[in-house]
Amino acid sequence: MSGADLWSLYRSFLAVMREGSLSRAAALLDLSQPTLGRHVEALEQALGGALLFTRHPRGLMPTENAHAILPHIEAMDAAADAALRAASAPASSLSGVVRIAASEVVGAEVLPGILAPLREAHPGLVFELALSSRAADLLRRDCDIAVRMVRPTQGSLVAVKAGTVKVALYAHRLYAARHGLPRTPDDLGAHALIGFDRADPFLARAAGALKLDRAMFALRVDNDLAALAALRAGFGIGACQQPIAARDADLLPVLPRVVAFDMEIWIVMHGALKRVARMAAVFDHLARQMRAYARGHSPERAG
Amino acid sequence: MSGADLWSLYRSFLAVMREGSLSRAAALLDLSQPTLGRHVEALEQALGGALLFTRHPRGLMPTENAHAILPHIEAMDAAADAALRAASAPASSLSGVVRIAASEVVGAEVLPGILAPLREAHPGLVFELALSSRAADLLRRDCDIAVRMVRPTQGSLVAVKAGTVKVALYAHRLYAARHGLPRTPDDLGAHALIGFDRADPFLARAAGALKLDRAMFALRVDNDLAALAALRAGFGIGACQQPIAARDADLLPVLPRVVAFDMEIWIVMHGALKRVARMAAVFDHLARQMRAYARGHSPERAG
DNA sequence: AGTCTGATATCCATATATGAATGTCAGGCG
DNA sequence: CGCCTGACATTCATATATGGATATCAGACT
Repeated sequence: MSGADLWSLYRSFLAVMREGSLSRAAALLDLSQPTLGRHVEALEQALGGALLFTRHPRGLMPTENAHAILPHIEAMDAAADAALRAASAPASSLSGVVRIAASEVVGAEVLPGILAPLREAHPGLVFELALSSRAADLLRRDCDIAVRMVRPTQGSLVAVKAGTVKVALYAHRLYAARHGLPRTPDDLGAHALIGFDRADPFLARAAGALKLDRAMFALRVDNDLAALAALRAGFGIGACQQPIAARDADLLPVLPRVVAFDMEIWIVMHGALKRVARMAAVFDHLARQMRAYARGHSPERAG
Repeated sequence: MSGADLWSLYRSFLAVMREGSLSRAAALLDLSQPTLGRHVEALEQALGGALLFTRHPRGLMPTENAHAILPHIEAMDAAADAALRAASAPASSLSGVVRIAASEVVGAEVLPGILAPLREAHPGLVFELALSSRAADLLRRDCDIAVRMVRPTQGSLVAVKAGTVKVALYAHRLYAARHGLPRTPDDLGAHALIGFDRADPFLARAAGALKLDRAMFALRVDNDLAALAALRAGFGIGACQQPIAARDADLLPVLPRVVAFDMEIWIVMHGALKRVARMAAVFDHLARQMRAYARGHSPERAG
């Protein structure tokens, strides 16, 4: 193997880390098990003889050294995927793949209506949505464009603020008919509150301001979409972005002006991607339409 | 070449982009020119037949498609380098390579005194300093640990605030003896001001607050170290971090309490690097010693 | 205890990528 | 005008990585 190309060895290493065995890694890469074994061996030698795996009858156990380089190799993988997306169509054409990261709620409730007309205008466009409750990793190139709720500070990122969206409390008309609505924040304790199991920056702020704690929530979900569904189903009182709630006449504001938080919306991408026509086009479109969304225009009517 | 490993083709592509010709790229990678030619050809085919270079009698001219994927491949390269650093010594040992990004001033005036004792204690440590006036790219893994002046927002980064440092105006005693010192901000216009040619966030703020513009600077340098040297040489009045100026009894404060800005100091690294013993050790050491620096303790006496 | 399973190591014929030498081409320069 | 230079393309013998078959091993299960 001599001084064989380290990069391809990294790729094999990553496959072995993910699959846990040479055989499965071989199947993943469409290579053979002996080849993967040789790659791992060669990599260990190229890295100064460091042991990467302890050979086990049930597979290969990664050592601490393997864990140390893994995040970097994963970053390489994400960048390689990004390169594939960038090369999915000529850079100057308005077609090809664009991967967008956003929160689950934005991805499910807002983006479809925004992206559909763009797709109609440019049928060659292919969208990938990376929806995650936690901020997706633009820095690792896991996506091309991100819809964020905090201003990015990294210098090489291009960011546009699309406006601010109010997050407030709502309840379905049916729930209000059965239980009434609170008149003061202190009344909230007597109601069925839809909360969040995980630490959400906004909800945490809200909970702190209202002196709520987890025990007071009648429904705790680690999924914003499920919480939204529960709100619409009349389960109780929950938080919702104002423009989304405004679409549904059956959702009534709860304690408006008392409980409301401003959430910034930012569209972010790597500055270098401006050279790729479709990336720039999608970025501009997102910035424009998210701005309309923030102003309260329903995305279905936009574009 | 068939479905050969894309990752090694990327590496060849990067070399060709950097060198501008197959022959020089071959020399760089210790391969032959025909091999590089085949790699480029194979990559073009693997990427759906996209043209990456126009063959020119003086070399290969990258197409727009090549420019589109280049930043991603560079990110792969940075990650590969980071992996090499991570593998430069066993993960559990306090030896091996650590790459630190910082501003030129911090790298030249502060870090040496902080790193020296750590190196004495652990002779196996090897430091790489990436000093750059613009924020170095932690997100691209161009370094392992960064000393920053803004709080990072990316979730996967570990950040510790080491305190705040005052940036204020100073002048050398000799300059003061010859020209006196201003008593009010308006007096500044009559003095030799050492300014900065580029856009510096802090200096921009300072200039705005003092109603200075570029034309008023008697010396414009795009290099903080040269500006510091000019200040020490008695050229005129310039900005300097207070703990650095305090070391030199000949540097006199100018308009203290009138012109001063607080600069935050953050130590940042990727969270995953905490697993690597030397990374965690250097991170903790930097956080501790930079905190001492921010409190005014000279790093030479620290540690 | 015996057997079965799923894993890694070993071996050798083969497919494949590689490199040295050579051919080809376009522009610079005397 | 013609040589020289530095580039890419082509060719073919060689070195090298690959894959299939096989051996081996440790634990799970009956």
